[in-house]
Amino acid sequence: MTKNEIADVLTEIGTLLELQGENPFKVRAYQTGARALEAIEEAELARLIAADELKAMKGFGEALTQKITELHTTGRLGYYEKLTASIAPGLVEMLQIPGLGPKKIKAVHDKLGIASIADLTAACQEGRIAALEGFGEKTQEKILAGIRNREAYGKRHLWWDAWEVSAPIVAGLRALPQVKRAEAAGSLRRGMETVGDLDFLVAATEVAPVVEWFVTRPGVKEVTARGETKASVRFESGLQADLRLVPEEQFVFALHHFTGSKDHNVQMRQRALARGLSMSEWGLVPAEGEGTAKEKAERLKGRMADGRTITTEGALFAALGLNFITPELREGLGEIEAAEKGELPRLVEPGDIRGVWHNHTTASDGGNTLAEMVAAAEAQGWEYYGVADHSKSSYQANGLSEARLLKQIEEIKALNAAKRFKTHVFTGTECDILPDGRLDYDDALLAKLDYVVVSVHNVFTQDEATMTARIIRAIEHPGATMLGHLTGRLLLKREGYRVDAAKIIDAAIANRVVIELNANPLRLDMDWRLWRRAAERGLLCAINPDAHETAGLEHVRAGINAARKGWLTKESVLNTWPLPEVQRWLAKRK
DNA sequence: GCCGTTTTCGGCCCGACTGTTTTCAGTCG
Repeated sequence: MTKNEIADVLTEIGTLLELQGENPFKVRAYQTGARALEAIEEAELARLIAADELKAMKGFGEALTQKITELHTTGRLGYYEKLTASIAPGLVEMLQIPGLGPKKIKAVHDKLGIASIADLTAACQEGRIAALEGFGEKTQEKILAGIRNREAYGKRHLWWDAWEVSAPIVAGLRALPQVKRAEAAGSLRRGMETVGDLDFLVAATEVAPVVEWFVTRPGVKEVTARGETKASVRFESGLQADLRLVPEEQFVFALHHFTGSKDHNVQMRQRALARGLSMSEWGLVPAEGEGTAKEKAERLKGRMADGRTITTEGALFAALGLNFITPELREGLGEIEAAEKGELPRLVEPGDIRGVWHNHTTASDGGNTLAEMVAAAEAQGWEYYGVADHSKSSYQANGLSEARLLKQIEEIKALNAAKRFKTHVFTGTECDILPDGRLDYDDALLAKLDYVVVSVHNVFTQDEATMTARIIRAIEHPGATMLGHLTGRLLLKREGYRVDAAKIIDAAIANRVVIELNANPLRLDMDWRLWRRAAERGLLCAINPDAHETAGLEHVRAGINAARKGWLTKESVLNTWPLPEVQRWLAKRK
């Protein structure tokens, strides 16, 4: 079994134990074990197991080491099989219903024999849930509503869509006279490719008018919570948004708290405790002494016990002996260790981008002409711009025949010669990788282009080995400059085709081929989780908007988010290089 | 189940809100 498959089994064991009412810390041990496993390289895991060194790693004790070893060597685990057999699969599914957690699910199962969502629906309709101890009418109604809406409520949202909803709300909050500071936190601020819900954080002189403004936003379908410091709403789209109100002196602590992933926050609090401090959204206070962290924080008014004040996240990290960690890195994936050693990279920024590759025009399936696209690129202030329309086999996308591509090359040459735009235009193509790995144009034609993006657009159903070999053959073609969307995934819509990413990355490095980070908010492919290690080994990245219309150029921003999450510096991103350097690099590849 | 300048047992991050409760458990983030 691969390490990710093993991690999935460990996570599943955690969930099943939770439903059994097991010790929550035992449950957590499986969950943290799964995440720790994901952070290990596949080959390294094999070595650790062979050398019997896994148990020495943090997070893996006797039991997990034994189970991981068994899964890795045999692909099976008796303990897991017994556990799965003992728990109705419908119970796991019930966890998706808002308001239903393991305890309540266990209660309805034990007391009423409910083992599926269908059973649960019937029990609600017959009023049997409301009659249970610890349940009531409201809970029963909430469960029914949750079942009805579970598709919409359980859905995640593209970062881009969530950002478009959140931006006017942040601006509106800041414009309220009572509001001192307002930010959108959560996974949106971390730049995650998908977002579960929105978290707004506000420091205000008065709470009631801000809450009132928030719950009356257009598109709000229901108000699901409304307290002294927090209000929650659900929009028509199913997207949920939380508003949290804090005193101004606590804003920075709350901002950090509601930005970090669970793992990041747990690690930060553990670090604080090791220094005699207790950390929460209210402040960083002495762990010793009377009262809750909130009470201590209120007494200290944002100051440390030694009298220093903390008003920025930078000061907060510094108080724990850390360099500033940018929100995108707060995933609990080694950023705290790097911040401690002063080894955080200087990440690529939007202002570093000097040009983009992989864009379409009306010649294939784009919505704007060549001149319109280049004008938009110039308006972005870019030094260069690459045109890569589809190749002839992409009939569905009006791919260019040889003759039409030759004509486009001439058009672009004329455009550059006329110096109509300050932006230099590169001639390229998004050339189909045919099912057997050959390219869609002959070598002579490819040689006439400045660069070639090679991408898979059909026969997605090949098995992993075939697809991997197909893509590697294309990468090994001397004409290939960069690989388009590694997996072809469409976030929240379609799984990618199956590939061995590690082998493809190795091939790209060996052949000096760039892999793109497709910046379309629906793709963000290759996934940010693969970039850190790949770039360390020398892989070059191109952040490609894959724009089909002028507005699509804006998507570079989503690509930058993903690149930053992947720890990429500007040195690793081809489109931050100045034009002459890019030209030299391209010429050397010929 | 993991872990150890409180070290082989007894802890394990912290708080808000809801609903069902007369003081708190469960859920969520």
